[in-house]
Amino acid sequence: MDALVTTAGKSPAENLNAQAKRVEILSAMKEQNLNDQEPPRNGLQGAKTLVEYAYRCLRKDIIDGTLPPNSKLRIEHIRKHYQIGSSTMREALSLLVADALVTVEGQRGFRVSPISIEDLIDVTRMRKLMESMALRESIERGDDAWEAGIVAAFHRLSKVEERLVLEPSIMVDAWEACNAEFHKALIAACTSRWTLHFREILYYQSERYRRFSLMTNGSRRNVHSEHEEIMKAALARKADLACDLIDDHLDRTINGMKSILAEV
Amino acid sequence: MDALVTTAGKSPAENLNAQAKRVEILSAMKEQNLNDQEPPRNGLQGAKTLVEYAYRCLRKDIIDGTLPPNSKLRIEHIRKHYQIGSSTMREALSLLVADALVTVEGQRGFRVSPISIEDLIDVTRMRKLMESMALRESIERGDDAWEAGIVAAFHRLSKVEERLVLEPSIMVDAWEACNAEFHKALIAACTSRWTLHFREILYYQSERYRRFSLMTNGSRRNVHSEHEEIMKAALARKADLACDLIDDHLDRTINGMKSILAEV
DNA sequence: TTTTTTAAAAATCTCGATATTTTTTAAAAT
DNA sequence: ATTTTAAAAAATATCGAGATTTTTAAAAAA
Repeated sequence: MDALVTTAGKSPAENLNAQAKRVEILSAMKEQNLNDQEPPRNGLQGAKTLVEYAYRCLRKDIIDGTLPPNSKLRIEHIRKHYQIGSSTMREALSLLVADALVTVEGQRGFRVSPISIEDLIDVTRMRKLMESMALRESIERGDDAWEAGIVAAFHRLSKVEERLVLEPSIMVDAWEACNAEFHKALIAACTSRWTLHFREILYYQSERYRRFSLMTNGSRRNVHSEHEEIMKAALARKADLACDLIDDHLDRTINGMKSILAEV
Repeated sequence: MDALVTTAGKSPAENLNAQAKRVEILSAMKEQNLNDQEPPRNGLQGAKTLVEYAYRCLRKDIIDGTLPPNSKLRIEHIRKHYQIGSSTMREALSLLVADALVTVEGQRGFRVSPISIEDLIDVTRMRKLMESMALRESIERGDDAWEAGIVAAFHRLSKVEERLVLEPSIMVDAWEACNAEFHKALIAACTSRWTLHFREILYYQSERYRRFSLMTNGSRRNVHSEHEEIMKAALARKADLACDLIDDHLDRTINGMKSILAEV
């Protein structure tokens, strides 16, 4: 399989089984998503189209750094890698503009959004605002199911953290998924669509920075106790305390990144 | 020439008087727009691609109500109206998802985002936050050029407001443009990209609600003095006062809309 | 050498045809 | 009469070729 990011090197098109392969991938995804508990985005249930499939692949590859910041996204190149048509790929890229993970300039194509320390600070400041607002409302409105969701997510996260110590590189993806679920569970009772919408966008942005810094700096502080404290404060309905803890949590998460990015 | 908005697929249950009135005005606007039949791709403010052209046309038509909330956006239909290919149209629609003016559901196509009183309240609350943050930072950092920009924008807005009294229907577009420029000038010195990004999205949302309510309720309170007060406070670097005034200004702007939307 | 011009290469952008899915309509069955 | 099934129609989704623009490279001019 050819690399996703290369300056040259084109493989001859083997379109014979292309369609069959696509169908295979799609049906596999559908089944997988049927068992999935989480609607991916906008209340959509499962990836029903190739656009959606390409959108998710691209988002994953941008966030985990496979597609580096500011790199050019040449349609012809990546469309062959993902085995889809050019129009379909363009549509997926256009959707990623919504998440500010991709930028587009007329007649000059698409690029992975750049990263910078200024942007990291801006993202974090805004995210603290959104997370606090969402958490505060959740604490006010959350019912028993909300509490149960938090406890369950925390438990899953804790389990993964145990295994993370043993096999760090393998478990990173799983930890990120559980971490996302835990933070989502905390604010699950918030009813403000715009707060949640902006929060989600910023969460993806933060995750990209976090994973970028993890590539060079493998050290991981003990976030377990921080999560536990946040959970306890939320379940005890101490809104002010919980929001302060979330703020500190997000600040600490980026502090390590600042020094790394400063070198770049 | 066929109409831009087909009536097919409309549920018969919603036959309130207010609704009928709006629909009547809507179709009037619609005909007016379609009778134009201008060569569609002329003086389009520097759009470098057809995608960008279609994106702007669609955004305008959604905001000014030509394309009503929740209406289906059938690719084959609208692509012929705008005279572009289907893939190009899909890409433009995908970009509009970024602005939350269009929603997309797999295998079921695109729709104009719905409106509701709950969403209006949510939009306004969030927009007050973004406008206040941006204005406060602008007041701290703004230089002479920033001040000059505000004064100039206010002057242009005032001139248009004079003519607005004489010929309301014709000048609505011009007033909206000047109003947007004035509010943009106020926050021009803000450096936070994310604040500005979210603010812009929410501004378009607000404009859609504003124009929707103006179709039935032509009465326009005197916003001139409100704008003047905001300007004076900003130029005097009274951040707290200016933010309070902006908050009140945005609150007043939506109060009229609430009663109208409540009927629907 | 440095800049300008020109031609070739590569990439983006656009289109309409075709495949797939959903929706509608009609017929058949309970 | 209501529900099921099946065929037809309509709409969405996908593709790859061709048109347009940008980028690269080389040649010509300063």
